[in-house]
Amino acid sequence: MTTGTTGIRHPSLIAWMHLMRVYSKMQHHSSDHLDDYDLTPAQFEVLAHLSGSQGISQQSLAEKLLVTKGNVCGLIDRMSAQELVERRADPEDRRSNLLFLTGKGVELASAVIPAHEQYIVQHMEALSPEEQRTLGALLRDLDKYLDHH
Amino acid sequence: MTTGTTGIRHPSLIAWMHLMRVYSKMQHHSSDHLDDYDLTPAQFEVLAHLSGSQGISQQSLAEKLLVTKGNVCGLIDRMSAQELVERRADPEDRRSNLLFLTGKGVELASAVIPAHEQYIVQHMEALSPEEQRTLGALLRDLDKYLDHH
DNA sequence: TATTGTTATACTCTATAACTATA
DNA sequence: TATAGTTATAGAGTATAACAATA
Repeated sequence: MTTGTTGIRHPSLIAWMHLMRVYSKMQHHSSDHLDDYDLTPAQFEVLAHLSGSQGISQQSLAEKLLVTKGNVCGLIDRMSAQELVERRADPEDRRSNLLFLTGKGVELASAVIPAHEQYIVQHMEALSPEEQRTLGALLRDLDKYLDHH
Repeated sequence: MTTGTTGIRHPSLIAWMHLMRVYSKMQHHSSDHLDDYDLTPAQFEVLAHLSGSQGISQQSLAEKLLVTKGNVCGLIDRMSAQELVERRADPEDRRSNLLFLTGKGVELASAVIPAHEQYIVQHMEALSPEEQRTLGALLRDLDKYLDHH
């Protein structure tokens, strides 16, 4: 972004610049935090997604994470080596694996997710609850819009 | 995020979830766009930062990009191999390099940055100019807050 | 034919840490 | 001593593309 000395910029560029910075700073700090649990941000996302919907396929997870199925394969390889996740055969489609958290995975998720949420809540305290709702609503609209554009 | 079946969530968690999604989707699409110019997102950021302030040191660039000086060194290695950027000795501190765009770098920046900005403006059209300003103001406040927390 | 998952390949980004040269 | 940059190492994440098994 940073168009240098340009005085006037489109409001959307300003919004995007700050969005990128907020994202980077939050990810940066939060990845320190995830280090305590030996999780990378991508692995945390897997944990969080599976926590919400166990038994999905690798393909389905790939779509949610916006990465390829090849990536998910490697990600699950690493996480199942750590015994956080397991693949189970899908009785209805023998091509497919269904993904589940192990006991250890559930335990880790139940520790790291609340801690992570608390971390986010704390860092968003710069904004009032009302502002947080406004921000959420604007970003939700943008999020939905980006699905068709 | 995705706390699964939980009904009530803190407004900041909703905002953060959508912020992550918006960021991911925008980056994903925009990285296709940058591919046309043979640029990675990180390289684009270098181009954009140098466009705004030529003659900064590698250390200073590292701080702006929120990465280590070792990363910047490799990044500049790759970009100077492509003749987009050059290192010049700092006459006032012989430890330091000052970074400049080459003619080719300036040319590329002057093509890719406006195209990229146009891309962002288009994708933010989901929101009215007024909403974009509101979003920008909220994210700016959050951005500043995160510098001290 | 199309889809799920796997594998092979390659590259970028990233961090850490030790090193050199300057300050 | 401290700082700027370099280098070596290592690992994760990512994409692409070809492949096998199954639908």
